[in-house]
Amino acid sequence: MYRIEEAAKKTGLTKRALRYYEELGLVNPSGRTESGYRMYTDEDIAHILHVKNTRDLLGASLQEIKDMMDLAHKYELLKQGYYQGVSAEEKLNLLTELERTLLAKRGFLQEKMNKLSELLANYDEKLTRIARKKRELQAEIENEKEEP
Amino acid sequence: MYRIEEAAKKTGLTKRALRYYEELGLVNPSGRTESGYRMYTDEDIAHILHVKNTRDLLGASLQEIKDMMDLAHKYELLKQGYYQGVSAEEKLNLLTELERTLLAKRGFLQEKMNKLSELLANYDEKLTRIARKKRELQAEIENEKEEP
DNA sequence: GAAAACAATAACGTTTACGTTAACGTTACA
DNA sequence: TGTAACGTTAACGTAAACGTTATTGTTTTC
Repeated sequence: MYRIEEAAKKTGLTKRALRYYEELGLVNPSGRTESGYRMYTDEDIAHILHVKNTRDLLGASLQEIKDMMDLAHKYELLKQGYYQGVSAEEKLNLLTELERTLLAKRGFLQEKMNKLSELLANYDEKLTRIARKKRELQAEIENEKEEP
Repeated sequence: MYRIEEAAKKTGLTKRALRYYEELGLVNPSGRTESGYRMYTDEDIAHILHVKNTRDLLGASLQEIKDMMDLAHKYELLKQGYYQGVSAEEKLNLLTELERTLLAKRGFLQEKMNKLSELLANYDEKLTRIARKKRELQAEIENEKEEP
C-alpha cells in the first residue's frame, strides 16, 4: 500500500491530478488510514495507469473515461452474479448496449491506428530523404577538403 | 478558392477555430479578397487537415504543432535552394537537428501504436466474452419458452 | 520532543482551445 | 434596393484539467 506521493511517482501523475481524478469518481484509493491518508494498492496503480493510457491514447476526456468505466463496472456486476432479480431479457439488453459501445470504440481506435501508420510512413519517408541529403552534404565537405 | 465557411465545412473545424489557428501562425489562408475576406485553396485545406490530424492523433498542443511546422519549413527552404550563403557544415547541422527531432517523434508515435494495439486486443477480448455470454443468455431464454 | 517532511481540505488562479457577443462592413438575391 | 446571409476585428466568456497557495493536522527523523 502506498501513500499519495508514491502513487504519483508510480503513475507519472501529480498528487493534485490524483485527487482531482478521485473528485470526478475516476479513481478510488482502496482505503484511508485512521488519520485520513489515502492508501493506494498495486491494483489501484494499475487502474490509474489504465486511465492515463486511455486519456493519452484515445484523447478521451476524463468524463468520457468515467462513462466507459461505469459501463464496464455494470458488466462486472452482471458477470459476478449480482443482478439476481433481473430477467434474462434485460441482461441481454445490457449486454447488447455494452457491445454496441465497445464496437464503436473499437472502430474509433482502428481508424486512429490506420491514420497513425500513415503518419508513421510519412515520417519514415522524410527521414530517408534527410539521410540522403546528409550523405550528399558530407560528400561535398570531403571534396572541399581535397580541392580547396 | 473557398471562403471561411466552406473551409470550415471541408475541414470539420469551426470558423472560430480557423481564425484562432491563424492567430497562432499555424494556418495562413493563401490570400484575401480586396474587401478582406480570407480565401483558402485546396492546398490550404490539406494543410489544415494535417494540423487537425496531428492534434487528434498525437495529442500534441497547437504550440507543439507550430514548432514542428516551423522546423519543417526550415527544411523546405533548405531543400529549395535558399540558404545560399550558408556553409555545408551548417546545413549539415540543421539536417542533423531535424533528424533528431523527427526520430524522437517517430519513437513517440511507434510507442503509441504499440499501446494502441494492446488496447485493441483488450477490446476484442472483451467483445468475444460478451458475444459468448449473449449466446448463453439467448439459449436460456429459448429454454424458458419451451418449459415455462 | 522539535523540526522537517508529508498529508488533508478548501479555495482561488491559470492555461489551452476555442465559444459567444457586439459592432460593423460586404455579397447575394428576390 | 433593401434585407438576408456572410465576412471582419475586438473583446469578453467558458469548460476542462489541473497548479498554487493557505491553513491545519500527521509522521518521521534527528
